[in-house]
Amino acid sequence: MTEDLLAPTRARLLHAAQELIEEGGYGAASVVAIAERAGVAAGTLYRHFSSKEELFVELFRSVCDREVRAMQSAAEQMSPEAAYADRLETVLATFAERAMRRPRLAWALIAEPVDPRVDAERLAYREQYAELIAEGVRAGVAAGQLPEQNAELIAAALVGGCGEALVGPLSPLAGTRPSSAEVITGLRTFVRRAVGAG
Amino acid sequence: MTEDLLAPTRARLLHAAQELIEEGGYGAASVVAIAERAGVAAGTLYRHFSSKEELFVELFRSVCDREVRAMQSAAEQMSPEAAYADRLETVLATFAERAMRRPRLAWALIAEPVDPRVDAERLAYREQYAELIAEGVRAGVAAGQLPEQNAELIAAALVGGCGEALVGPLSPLAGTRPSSAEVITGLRTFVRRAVGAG
DNA sequence: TACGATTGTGAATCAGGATTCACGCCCCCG
DNA sequence: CGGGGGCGTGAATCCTGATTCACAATCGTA
Repeated sequence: MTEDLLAPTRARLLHAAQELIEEGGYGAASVVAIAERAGVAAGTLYRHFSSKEELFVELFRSVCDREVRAMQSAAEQMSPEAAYADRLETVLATFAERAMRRPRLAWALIAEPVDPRVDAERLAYREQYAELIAEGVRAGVAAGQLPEQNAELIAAALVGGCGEALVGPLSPLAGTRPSSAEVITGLRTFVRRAVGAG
Repeated sequence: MTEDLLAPTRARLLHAAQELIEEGGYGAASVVAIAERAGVAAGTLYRHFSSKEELFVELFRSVCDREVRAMQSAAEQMSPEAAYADRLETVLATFAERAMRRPRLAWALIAEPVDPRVDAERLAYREQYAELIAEGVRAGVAAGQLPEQNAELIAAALVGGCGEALVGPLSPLAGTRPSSAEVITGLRTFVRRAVGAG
């Protein structure tokens, strides 16, 4: 109903918040900054969201959904007889590529602490990420393509490992920045080996 | 000089801060809370540190130094002819065991965002952690014990992977908590495989 | 013992950021 | 054309937490 009329400003606020988080994390996304970037006054935010937290939760959900969908569809587009190691490689490479394109945002989604309500969302999505990968690992083990292993643990380690390799040493404006391709290649090897597919 | 007389309260403040961070992260370590736990008034903190930030930096340094030393000495205590994969396994197992004993603290040291000045410290120590591991990987490759690989990337992924596997799925009071031994075992396998030592 | 330095106190002050609110504007329905 | 409702404004207000400061208490030393 009113949703359509609401959309423009509402959407602009969400978009502004995402941009700010991408640039400087949650800390940079103050109500005033968000409103300013969206071209409205601070008070306007409260016409569309009951609180800043609510805005964050909504943003969080939409971004995470998009990521999970991207990883899933990457896996689904592979040939049905692709080896499980290849599937896992692809899923995590998708994760990594997308995270790398938006390292600060990725960090905010995966790890950066926030208000408890937003954090609760994170927990749910983190499980989705890890579950997606754990499933692949279990399937690979069941099919005899991968050695026996603690699938949940490995899945967490893979998500964390890729995340750290991406946002950790790279995000601060430290020394030589490896190219994206180089990192992705390295991570593919990492994933393949970590699941025992040499 | 005065250092000796200063020590008691100063040390108590540092200790209190560490405890609070261990329990609830930086957020829980407010000046009032730290002072209260140390059994002094808030203002007293400023007799010993020029700011809260300074206290954090000092705490950060001392804890990180201890960790790095523990990992190093674990490696040094191994027989000189131990395989590099075993060395890496040991170093990371040490890291993991210690992190697991204090997951919240580990998280605070490795990843939790803080004021820029403290964050600068983190950067330095993070490099020490990763460098320690990268060195081992490079040595293993040079000795022909490990396959060719991007040592820095793998080191970061290992630190991140172990960190996530430890604090990520475990710290929130989620479902079934795997035992510490189980996690360490899983991580040893993970490390060994990730560096290509089957 | 008197004095200055060092510590400790905790209420007051400050600062940054979220939230509210009294006030216009405009559009749509009657 | 008049009135109500949704939208936007931005200064005022509130909250939370760091920092200051005027005032003891204590201790070492002259």
